[in-house]
Amino acid sequence: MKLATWNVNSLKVRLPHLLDWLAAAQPDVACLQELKLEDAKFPRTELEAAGYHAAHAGQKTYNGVAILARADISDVATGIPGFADEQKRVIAASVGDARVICVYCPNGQAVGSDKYAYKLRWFAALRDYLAAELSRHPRLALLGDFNVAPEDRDVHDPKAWEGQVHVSEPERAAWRALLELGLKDSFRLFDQPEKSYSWWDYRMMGFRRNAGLRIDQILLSAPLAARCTACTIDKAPRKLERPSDHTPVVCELA
DNA sequence: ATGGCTACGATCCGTAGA
Repeated sequence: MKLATWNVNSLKVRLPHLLDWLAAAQPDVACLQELKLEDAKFPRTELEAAGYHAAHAGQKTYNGVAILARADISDVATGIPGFADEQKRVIAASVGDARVICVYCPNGQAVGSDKYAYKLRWFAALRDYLAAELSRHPRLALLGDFNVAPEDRDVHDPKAWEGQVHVSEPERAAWRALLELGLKDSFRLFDQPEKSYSWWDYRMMGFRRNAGLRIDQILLSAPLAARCTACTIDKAPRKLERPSDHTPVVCELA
């Protein structure tokens, strides 16, 4: 079973890239972030024609998440229970024997800003939600754009980024708190090329210079981590005309 | 040089992303 996550940065603009990529990569489950469209405008017909069921939580202009799956999707839940939030950042669903949770974690804008405080509150709420979900669903996969580069090796220029949003110690601690629930960063279960990133700035020829961050991740509970045989970053979609600034991350489960 | 792109919804610029 192949699981993927991709921040598409506008599903409307990226639909052709997404359809091409689904056909080429053939994931069984694909978690999408930053749909930037209302549910009424979700391209259900096109995705069904491509062989995917979908559960989605969208909003106009900002945020928006979806889970696509070849198999049936059940027990869909949106948001974080008990955490009131207008922003559509979380959707969970059961696919086969796994619980899949797709997240678009807050950006945080700048350390010390209101959005940064929201980001840390949001991560704390996510942690509590996951603790409860893990007790009900031992086979759990958490996929998404975490907007945190967990270690300096996930940052193209750690010195330039030191203390900045996405790498600050409170954000990294919030990210590590998810691992402390027993989740594994599937990418780090395997030897990986140095300077592996999942996002590159549109400006300054970020992709060509490989000036990126590894902020998109697939975290697996222990039973799923034990079945994981590979985790890779697929840079192909980032090379296309008018790409998303993120590229897909894919893991394979036996 | 503290910018530099892209998407969006509003107009012909501001907000947001990371």
